[in-house]
Amino acid sequence: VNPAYARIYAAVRRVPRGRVATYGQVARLAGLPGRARLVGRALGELSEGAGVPWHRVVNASGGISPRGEPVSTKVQRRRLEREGVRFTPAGRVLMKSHQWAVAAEPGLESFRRLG
DNA sequence: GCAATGACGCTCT
DNA sequence: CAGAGCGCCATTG
Repeated sequence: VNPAYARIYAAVRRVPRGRVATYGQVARLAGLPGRARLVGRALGELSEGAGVPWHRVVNASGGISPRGEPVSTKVQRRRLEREGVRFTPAGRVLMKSHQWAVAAEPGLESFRRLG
């Protein structure tokens, strides 16, 4: 359908279990900077059996973006908690400790210092 | 073609 | 921390 979707799904699949990424973060990783909305749309077109961990994507403030079926936001939260993700009393993910820090390949620099 | 509508984000009040 | 404003863009009517 939309070739960009494939890139988006690929990016989401990279998010490790127990960590979360923001829509904007995913967009950038997919090579589509500034198109966070497109990420949301892409996830919406997704089907359960696609093997894409859509629940690991939250908005920039760590909240679970509301959508048509209110129940889906509950499902998302439950799945995240099952992976060990903690929430603030306000119902937002503790981004400081769970946001996925893209493992920007350490690079030889940092290894050189260790040895 | 134009206007409205979003699983969004960043800046500035 | 909550809003408002504005940017972004594929879809839909």
